[in-house]
Amino acid sequence: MRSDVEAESEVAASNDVTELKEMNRIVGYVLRRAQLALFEDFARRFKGLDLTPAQFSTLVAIRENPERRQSDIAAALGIQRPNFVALMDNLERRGLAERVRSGADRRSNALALTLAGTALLERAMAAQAEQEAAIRARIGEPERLRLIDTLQRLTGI
Amino acid sequence: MRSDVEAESEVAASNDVTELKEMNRIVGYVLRRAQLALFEDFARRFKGLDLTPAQFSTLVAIRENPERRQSDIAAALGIQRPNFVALMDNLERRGLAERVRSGADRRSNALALTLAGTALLERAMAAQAEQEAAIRARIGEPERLRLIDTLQRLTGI
DNA sequence: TATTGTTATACTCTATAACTATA
DNA sequence: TATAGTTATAGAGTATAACAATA
Repeated sequence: MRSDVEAESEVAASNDVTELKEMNRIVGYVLRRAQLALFEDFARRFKGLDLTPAQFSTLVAIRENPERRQSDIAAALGIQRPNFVALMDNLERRGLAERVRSGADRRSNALALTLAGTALLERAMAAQAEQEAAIRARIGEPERLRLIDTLQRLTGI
Repeated sequence: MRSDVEAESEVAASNDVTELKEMNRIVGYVLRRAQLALFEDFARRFKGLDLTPAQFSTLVAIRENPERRQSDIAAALGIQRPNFVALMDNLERRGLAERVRSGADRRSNALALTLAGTALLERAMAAQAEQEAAIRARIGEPERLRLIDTLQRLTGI
């Protein structure tokens, strides 16, 4: 025999709460919601650093690939070349990164971090490490590594 | 002793390819790239149906929560009320969903699918099932279920 | 006085065409 | 003729303030 609690929760499910059971079985939807949550968390943590995810990833990519061409960095990050111009303008205006006309091919810019850019990136990496730690606390390190691996396999879809 | 191939690939790694090893250790970045890949895949599969992810999720949510208020559906999907108006205008203009002034509270709209909306959603669910199948083929069903679970835990960050 | 749906608006992100300077 | 960086621009998505109708 069914308890009153069960009957009540059934009524609640069908009358009070807006259910999204179907959408929550779809990887694309759940992935989108998780991504938005992580971006909001990122925004909170990076408030004082004044860096967007795109700006942060650009600094990281430049440090890991010093002297590489502007187009190559943009392409690696999946940013359209035209849209990357304003982003670099901003980083350069703030003295975080610089464009140097390449001697070999004077059409291209070799990108590099400034000392200030390196210093800010140091603080940004620390803030990012805190997000990773929060994720680790929530799902555990093995699951965090597994998640990264699974998502990378999914990216080739 | 190192082979020529190993030496060559090392040179390539440090000189030819733009590396993103650091970013690829960050959950937020990998998640973002996977999300974009899935949205592109969605766009390909839904080309003929002319439904964006937001429109698709709206149809699904209305079917699962018939007669619910417009604001409740929007809130459940994480869409701002003002932005939901144009989305519903579009679905209504195409005869897929309808707004009915509620008798109980005449400020609110009760949303429902039309027959055409139900029929289109049928086809859309089939297209979506194909994406899930593609994901399943790529990472396996246990990992797909585990991914959904992990992402949902991450969403509460 | 508060809430639902709506309008207006602004801001960010993203995509494409076309220019310039170099090659 | 092609490429790197740039400009201009348009479209989508998203966020906030304020209004009319209703509670």
